[in-house]
Formats: sequence, C-alpha cells, structure tokens
Amino acid sequence: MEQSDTRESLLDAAEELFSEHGIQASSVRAITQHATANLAAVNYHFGSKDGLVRAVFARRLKPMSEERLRELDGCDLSAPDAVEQVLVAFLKPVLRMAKETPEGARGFARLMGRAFSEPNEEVRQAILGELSESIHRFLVAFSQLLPHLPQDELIWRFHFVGGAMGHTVACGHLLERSLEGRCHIGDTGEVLQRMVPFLAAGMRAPAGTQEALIKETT
Amino acid sequence: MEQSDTRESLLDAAEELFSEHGIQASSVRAITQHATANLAAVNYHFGSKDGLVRAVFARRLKPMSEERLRELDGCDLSAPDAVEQVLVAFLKPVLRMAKETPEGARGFARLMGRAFSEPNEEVRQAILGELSESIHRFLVAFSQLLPHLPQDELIWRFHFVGGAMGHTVACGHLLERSLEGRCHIGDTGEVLQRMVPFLAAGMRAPAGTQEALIKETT
DNA sequence: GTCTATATAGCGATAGAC
DNA sequence: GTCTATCGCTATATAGAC
Repeated sequence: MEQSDTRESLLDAAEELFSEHGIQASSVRAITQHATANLAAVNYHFGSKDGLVRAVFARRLKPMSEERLRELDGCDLSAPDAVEQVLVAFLKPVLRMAKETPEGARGFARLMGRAFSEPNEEVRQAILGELSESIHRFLVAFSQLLPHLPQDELIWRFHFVGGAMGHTVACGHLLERSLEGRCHIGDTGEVLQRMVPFLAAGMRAPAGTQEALIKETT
Repeated sequence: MEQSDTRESLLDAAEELFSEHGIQASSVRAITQHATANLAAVNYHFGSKDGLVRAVFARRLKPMSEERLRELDGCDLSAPDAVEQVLVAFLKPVLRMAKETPEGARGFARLMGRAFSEPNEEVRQAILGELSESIHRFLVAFSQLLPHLPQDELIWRFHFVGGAMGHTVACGHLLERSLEGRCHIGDTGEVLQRMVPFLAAGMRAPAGTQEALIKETT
C-alpha cells in the first residue's frame, strides 16, 4: 500500500534542509542527495521544487490543526483557568511537533516560524489557508472567555500569542544561548510553563488607553 | 563630503529588495538595477554581496540601539507604570523605523523580524553583536522593576516580548488582513496602545507552576 | 519509477578599458 | 569610480534510455 519510499525520504530531507538553511538556499540537488535519491526524483514526484515545498507544509499542517481542535474541544471553557487551557490547546501541538520532527527542535516547527514571511506568496497562501479554520475557532473560544474585549483587541492579542510562539519555536537557539543551556526548547512542559502564565496574563489584561504614556509618537 | 551617491543608493535598494523578497532571493543584479548602478558597483563598494548585507544591517542597527538606550534613560523606574515605560522605550524605536524606512512598514523592520533565522550564521552574529548591549541594559532594568522574578524567567519573558514585536513588525500584513484594514502598522501610537498593556501584564504575571494543567506533555 | 545526460538560465565575482 | 565583457559555477527542469 505504500506509494513510494522515495517520496517520503524526499519530504524528510527537504524538511530538514529547509529548516536548517531556508527554502531558497536548499537546492534540489542537495535535497535529493540528502535523501539518497536521484536528482530527477523531485520533479517526478512533485512536479517542481515549489510542489515539493507545498507538500512539505501540507504533510504537517493538517494533522497539527486537527490536533489543536481536538485539544480545544477538550477544554472546559467554564473553568477559572479556561484561558490557560485554551492557550495550551493552541501551543501544545506546535511544541510537540518541534520535538518530534526528525531533527528535533530545529525541525519543521522552526521552519513554520519563518514561513509567514520567507517563502513566495503562493506558498504563504497555502499555509494560511491550511491554518485559517483553526485560528478562527480559537478566536471564537477566546471571545467567549473574554467577552469584555472588543473583537479587534482580541485579534491583536492572538497575534501577539502567535508571535511569541513562532519566535520561541523558530529562534529557540537565541533563548538557549541567553540561558546558557538552562532550558530545552524540546521540553514541551517547560516551555508551556514559561509561556502560558505570560500569555494568559496578557490576554486577560484590561484593554489599554494610556494616552499619557504614548502620546508622543514622532 | 559625501563619499558616494551610489553607495547609499545600493544600500537603499538592497534594503528594499531584501525586505520584500528575502536576502537570498535578491540578486546583486536586481539590486544594482534597482539602484540604477552598475553590476560591478556592489563588489567595488562592499567587496561582496555578504559585505553589502552586513552594511545594510549596520546602517540601521546602531542608531536604533542608541535611540532605545536614550529612551530607557528617560524612563522613571520608580513610577507605577515603569514597566510600561520601559516597554515603550524598547518598542518605539523599532516601530518608528518600521514607519520611516523607505517603503514604510514593509521595510527594514520587517527584514529585522526575520533576520534571526534567515540569513547565514555570519550575518546573524553581526546582528546579535550590534544588539546585545541594549538587550542587556533592558534586562537589567526589568530585573530592577520585577525583583521577585528569577533571572531565567525574566529572560524567557523578554524573549516573548521580542517575539511579539518581531512578528508584529515582520508579519503586519497578517494583522492588516485579519482586521480588514482596521489597523495601521505604521501608526506607532496605535501599535503601542495594543502591545504595551498585553506585554506589561505578561511581564508582571506571577511566575507559573500550573503543574495540573501542563502535566501531560506527551 | 529510476537513472544519465543535458538544455537553459541565472548567479557572484573579476579583469581590464575608460 | 564606473563601465563592459566574461569566467566559472550552480540552479531548475526535462528528454529519453532502462
């Protein structure tokens, strides 16, 4: 029933090289070589390098979104720590992926953190399309938990959550350097322990109007 | 006293193309053409494409760090809103740059947001070196304001601040799309109004140990 | 489905005239 | 300091044998 061993090897090799050197910098030659496949295999299986890029993202994004929604369905939205629960539901699947992907924390998740800005427009749209449903579901959940917040404020805040998450997962090496090894980005529990209290407090903060502080913006 | 008009044109053109298409994807040919300079000019003025890349970052990073430290020195660390003040000192110079850079919010600041992961190791080190002093000064300020937080917790939180900032500045287009135009990433005051209450609440949050919530991490 | 060989194009960098 | 011309290399993609 297996379609092709080579196909999966190519996806694995591409994922690893993309996450390490970026998409542009990873040549089809390097990918096929790393997968011990023939140079022509990429074009045979994916049509083009762009097709391979799309396939690399598609393979991981759908299961990740499904896991997120499953976690979200398991949250008790009436609990006092519902905000924390929903944050964990959003973060855990990404952090788990950062751990499990072939080369660990520097794998697919790290690639994801960059994906919104790096690749070409076409690929970016494919990624956003795959994510939009689960993002919407989480926004609905947060708006139930924080009904006093205007919808726009909620969108900003969820955007900050995504930024902190993406940066952590994409630039964990910065953190490991700053902490001189006293952290492990692959340790889902530890990362959640750090992120969730910070982000939950941010989500719960009263919407701000400190005109005095910010008035001078020139 | 001006050294070379071409030199500045090349920096401007490179900055714009790098931020729009990425460093790797911007060829020396495209850069010189966009600057209406000769193909050989990059090698003459900067030695190599890598030299140009370093020069693009160096030109903006030093003034930005200096402005940050100036703003920090202007903060009243004994005020009740000292955390907010320090956050503004950290964020405002970047947001201002996002506004002023040639092509607006999609300019140098957007490039910065990606710079920690995208380019080659050498360039990354140059950027970090330019930033490390001001980062350290801000960590010291925060540790004075939040003496109850362990140093490691502080580093994690400051990392989240950087992530939210980088994502906002690098992926503002996501936000503008989500908000259907009801925001302007170039409006420093508006962005600070959204970011500072969220991040200040996160910085002030008690360090978390919700073992119950996060225990299951497989 | 996998291979070799190659077409076609673009790249960074440099030599040398002006 | 700016130009043209070009070297040497690598890229993606494909044609056609097996």
